[in-house]
Amino acid sequence: MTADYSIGDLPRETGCKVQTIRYYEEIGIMPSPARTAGNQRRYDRRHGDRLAFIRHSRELGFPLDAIRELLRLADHPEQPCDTADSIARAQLRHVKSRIARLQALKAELERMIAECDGGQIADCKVIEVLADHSQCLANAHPKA
Amino acid sequence: MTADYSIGDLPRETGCKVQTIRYYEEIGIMPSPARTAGNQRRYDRRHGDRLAFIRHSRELGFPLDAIRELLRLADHPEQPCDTADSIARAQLRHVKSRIARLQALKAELERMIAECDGGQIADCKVIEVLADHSQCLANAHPKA
DNA sequence: TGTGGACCCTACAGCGGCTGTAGGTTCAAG
DNA sequence: CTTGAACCTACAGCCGCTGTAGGGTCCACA
Repeated sequence: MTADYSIGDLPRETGCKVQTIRYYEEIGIMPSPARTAGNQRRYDRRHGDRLAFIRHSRELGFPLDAIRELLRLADHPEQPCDTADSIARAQLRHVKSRIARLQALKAELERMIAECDGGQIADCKVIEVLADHSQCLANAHPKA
Repeated sequence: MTADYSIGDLPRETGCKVQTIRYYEEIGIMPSPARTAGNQRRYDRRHGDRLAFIRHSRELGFPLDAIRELLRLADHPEQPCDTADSIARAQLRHVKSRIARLQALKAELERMIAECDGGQIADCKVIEVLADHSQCLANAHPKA
């Protein structure tokens, strides 16, 4: 049925490593495929599709638990898509908050670097600011 | 000399956990402090300063290896600050590239969510886009 | 049909940066 | 002197892989 891929054939489409595929099987987000008489894995096209789904989701930053849920949903096309939607929205919120935090860090780093005029460590703003948080913009980089 | 803090006193200033301080000592970025007769750690003010430096650097996203180097530099104030500068610049480049990547992800997630009109999974754009990378903007989220 | 080498197998350790747990000891207030 | 909070070490676990060791299998070509 369909084709017959070895584990080494799948990465050629999706760019992920062989060990990663075995890892995905181990944690149960890729199904255990058929085996040859010599115990080697043999996949078909649907395995490739599933792996592509997983890799794409990872590229968008979804954690494996969320992907597990998204795959479960993808397997039940007749159900409502609220859950898929809310997983994606949660991921979007997460991405937005990371961007906000990184932009604060960027501002602080730029200020630090701009104020350093390249003399000795003793006068170096980079070291000085790191040593003294109170020189930072208020709440520029909250602990969280 | 100076004061005499227990390990539990340090976190009150810096907000980091007791185990984390012990971990920093284990990996050699915090010095081994004196011990009481009963083998408990006793710190002085300089330990607190050093921990604050480390925590602040972590908040700015510096990896521990970079912090190790920054601390070494901070201990030699007569030397030129080129290295400190270039570590900070490298960190800035790193932060910028993470921002760029996250902004691409954000755009893709927003598009995905906007196109989903809340029906069945079968028609759900979130699931569909995840299953088919070619529906993404070109190079929207490169593998790296 | 034999053989060589590319591929595959399992099991487990390691990455970064902590965090949590178990099981025991010490300190200091009352 | 007693209590209980804080301390100690040692080690496992988190995420998402990646790498290594020490084997076994597959298949194209001679």
